[in-house]
Amino acid sequence: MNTPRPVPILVQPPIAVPEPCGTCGMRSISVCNAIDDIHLIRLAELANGVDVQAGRVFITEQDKATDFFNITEGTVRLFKLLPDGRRQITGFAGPGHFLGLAVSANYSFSAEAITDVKLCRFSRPRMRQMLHDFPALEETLLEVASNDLVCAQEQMLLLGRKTARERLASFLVARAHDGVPSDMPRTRLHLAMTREDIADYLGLTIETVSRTFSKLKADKLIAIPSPPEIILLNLNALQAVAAAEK
Amino acid sequence: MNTPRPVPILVQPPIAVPEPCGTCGMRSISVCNAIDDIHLIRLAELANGVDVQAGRVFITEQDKATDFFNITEGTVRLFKLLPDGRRQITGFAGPGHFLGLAVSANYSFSAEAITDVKLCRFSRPRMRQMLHDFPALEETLLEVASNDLVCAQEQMLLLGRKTARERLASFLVARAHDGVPSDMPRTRLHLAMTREDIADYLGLTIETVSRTFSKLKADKLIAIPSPPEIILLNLNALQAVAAAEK
DNA sequence: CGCACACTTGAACCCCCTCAACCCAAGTGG
DNA sequence: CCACTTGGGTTGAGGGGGTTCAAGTGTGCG
Repeated sequence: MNTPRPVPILVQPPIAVPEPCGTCGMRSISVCNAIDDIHLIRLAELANGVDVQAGRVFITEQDKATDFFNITEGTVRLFKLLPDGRRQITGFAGPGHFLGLAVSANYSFSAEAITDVKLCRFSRPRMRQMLHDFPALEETLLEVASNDLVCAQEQMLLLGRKTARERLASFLVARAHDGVPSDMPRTRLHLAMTREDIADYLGLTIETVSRTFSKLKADKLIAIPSPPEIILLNLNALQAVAAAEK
Repeated sequence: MNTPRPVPILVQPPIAVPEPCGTCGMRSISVCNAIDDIHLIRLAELANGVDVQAGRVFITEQDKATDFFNITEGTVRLFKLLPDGRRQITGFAGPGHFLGLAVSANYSFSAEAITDVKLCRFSRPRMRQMLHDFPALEETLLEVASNDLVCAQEQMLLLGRKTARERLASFLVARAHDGVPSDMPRTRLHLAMTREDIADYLGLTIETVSRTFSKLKADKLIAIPSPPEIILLNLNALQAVAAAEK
């Protein structure tokens, strides 16, 4: 993890890495960081920058899984559907997030852009080759998958055993810590997702989400200047509610 | 996956692989299968056979994560607790299942033996070394983790959006397919777990589980000679209920 | 026999869902 | 400029699926 990157022998930095990877701002936080500059050239050759409009579904459950994706900009909702339209959002993915880890030949979930999204696409066969050639990349992916798994288990606890109030608190606390150093949580949130997304993520209805937000507001735990903005007035108290401490 | 194992050069089989790995009956279905015989010697050196009595907790959430485990016999429940005792079982693990993938320094869940359990223990630092030395092992672990992730997402859909009846049907269908070829599902189940375990796995109460089983029995979808035995009388219908088709 | 334990069944309740109305801000077009 | 629409959000009233509380059934085992 903190092992210093070995200096390439016989090659003088800086190395000209082709677009798009050479200038990708997300590299430092994404899986691509597992690769050093000289090998990044190969990665760049098979990466494929894609723009996705807000609202577009770019991964459809059951479709043949042809690609991996790495989000570089924007927010995405990942979800599964039941035949009658009931939806469960299994997660939100932002910059640096890696998608498409399914082992099976078909995607096991759908992905839809919430905002306009930029992402990096890799064909699966080529990605497999890369994984084979660069164990460090595979190691990073294993860490990513393990981490996703821990989050999924936490979400199972939420969906199976927490009350609506605890779910909302958990959601807000998670958003506060998302993508920032753990000792510097946000207190102002700009939620990219709608109330309906939140409901489908937390296993509730849109009305319950709205009512519970109102309750939290009445209890002075949050303020809602204008939705999608939420201010966390008492993060400690929210954390206590989220953890179901008495 | 189905790539033939390369014949070791200069070494005549059979190779004497030390206990316990050499004779481990689980090898063919476990992660250890990623390693060929000559390297299995090294794996055996750091493997550690352990017996766990039914009811014993052998992984405790929050404890320092010192080991990985590979179950070779018996059934285990994996769970998370809330401070007031609410429990969410995140999964059941049987022979061949690999435990302890958490990236963090601490376990993110607890594990408790349901039946008497035999398992194989690896210290994390040594395991890391093995992973580094044998990319094939890492690749297998990534597949395992990806697969677990898919299951976790399916379970989120269940917990967030399915009715009690749909949850029980899903559970039974999953059990029917567990550990057998996909075209040969079981119709007789010997459930190792109690009603309470099932309830905590499906996000319900024990009473709802019992009542819903009774309903399924009244509808001639299952028979219950004596609990823990369950006979699936109409697997297709159960599958339809599980998938929420109409 | 009697105790323990897992499971089942019944009755009352409640948290969240359903259905419905309403608010509000941002278009859109005459 | 204003009427109308549209989409997201809020709030209210009533109902229901699952929980809670409680009693009862079965089964193994000392």
